[in-house]
Amino acid sequence: MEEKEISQAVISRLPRYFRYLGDLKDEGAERVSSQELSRIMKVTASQIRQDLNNFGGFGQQGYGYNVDYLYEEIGKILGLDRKHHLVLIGAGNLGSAIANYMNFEKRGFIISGIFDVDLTLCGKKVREVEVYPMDELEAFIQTHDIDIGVLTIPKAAAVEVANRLIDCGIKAIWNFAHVDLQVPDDVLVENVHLSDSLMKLSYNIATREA
Amino acid sequence: MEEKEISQAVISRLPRYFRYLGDLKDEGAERVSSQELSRIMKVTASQIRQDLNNFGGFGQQGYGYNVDYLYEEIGKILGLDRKHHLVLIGAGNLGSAIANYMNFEKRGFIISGIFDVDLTLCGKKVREVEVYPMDELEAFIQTHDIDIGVLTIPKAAAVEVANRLIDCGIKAIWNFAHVDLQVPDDVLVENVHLSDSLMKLSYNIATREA
DNA sequence: TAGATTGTTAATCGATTAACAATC
DNA sequence: TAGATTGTTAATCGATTAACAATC
Repeated sequence: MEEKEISQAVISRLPRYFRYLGDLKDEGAERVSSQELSRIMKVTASQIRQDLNNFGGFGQQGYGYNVDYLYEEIGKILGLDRKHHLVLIGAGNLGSAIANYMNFEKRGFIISGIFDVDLTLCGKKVREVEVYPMDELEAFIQTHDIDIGVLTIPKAAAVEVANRLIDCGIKAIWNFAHVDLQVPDDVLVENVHLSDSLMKLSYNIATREA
Repeated sequence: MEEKEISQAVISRLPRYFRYLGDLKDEGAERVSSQELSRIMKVTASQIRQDLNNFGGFGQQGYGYNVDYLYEEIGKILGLDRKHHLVLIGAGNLGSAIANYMNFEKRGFIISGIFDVDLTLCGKKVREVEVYPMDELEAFIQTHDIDIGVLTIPKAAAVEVANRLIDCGIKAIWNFAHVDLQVPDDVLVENVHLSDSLMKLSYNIATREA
């Protein structure tokens, strides 16, 4: 599937294409041209065609792209055609928000277990998912075929838990802590740094006013 | 402050510089060279110097950068030297997570009020902040000098509420809903699309395995 | 003064846009 | 066939890296 290396710039646009194609699908659209998509998404038609052609020719000259087919294919490229099993570390508000968000499950991201240092939470459930004590983390991961660890805990704890995850062989971490994790080459980290995002907004406010 | 236009690529690196400088400050470091920072942050020294020089010469030849001073200056560039007043729309888990995260307040982001459609929540408090019914939104914004509206509600509601915010003159929206808001030119939007982030991770998992 | 390190210019690299031949 | 629109090559633009003179 990957002859040449695809740039992260392209990859970060794929979920957005996927989202718009999903909308078109819901509206019952059968086909869409790069020009039409360009207008809706406010990116150049040229970029859309270039981006898609990194992965193969999904369109047809004189016709455009079949919405259902392209949606399906981008889904596959994004790995949404297979199930992912996650553990969530941190049963606070942020962790609960993620556990309660049903759409992740719809896309194949299944939260298998939640872990928290607070023993009074253990045994309780967030939606359908049980909360376990931290010392059961390693055993759980090894017996439940876990792909992704989600860190919704403060930064000091995140560094420590990340190391535990790495030690028991986890290959991907979705990190919400405000820290850059140091991980081996074969471990993937995707960061969601909320405060960075808010600061960007703040910068743009300050700049616009000047 | 802004002679030439600064690219968003540069801006999105500023919070990360700020974070590392904060750490250095906490460790008691007095000075840092671009080379040293380069090693810690894993970006080129050249990029650090280029980025900083967009905003002025903060360093000194033969010495490097004074940590306290540079931290302070980047804070100012990011607009962290002034207070921002926010309203949060959506008192669910995600909204509560943000309301409970004390560090935003430490950086001058003050949550003045929380709004929710669920009337049973109204009158209650999340940390120190009261939850109000949706029909008080406009009046509240106009009487409390609100800069930023934070949308932690589902996508259909987000579009509608965004329009209400725009109509009563809000100039910045921090959007957590999985939708691209259509706003006038003078309204800033910063998106946090969690599912896009998770899909990127999923792509990278699928690709690494191939 | 000698050494270190910035600020900044020039070179390179990569990503975006434009153009158009291929083709449905 | 004529019109539309892709896939793809070439041109442009912008961002990153390298190099080095200025200077602390």
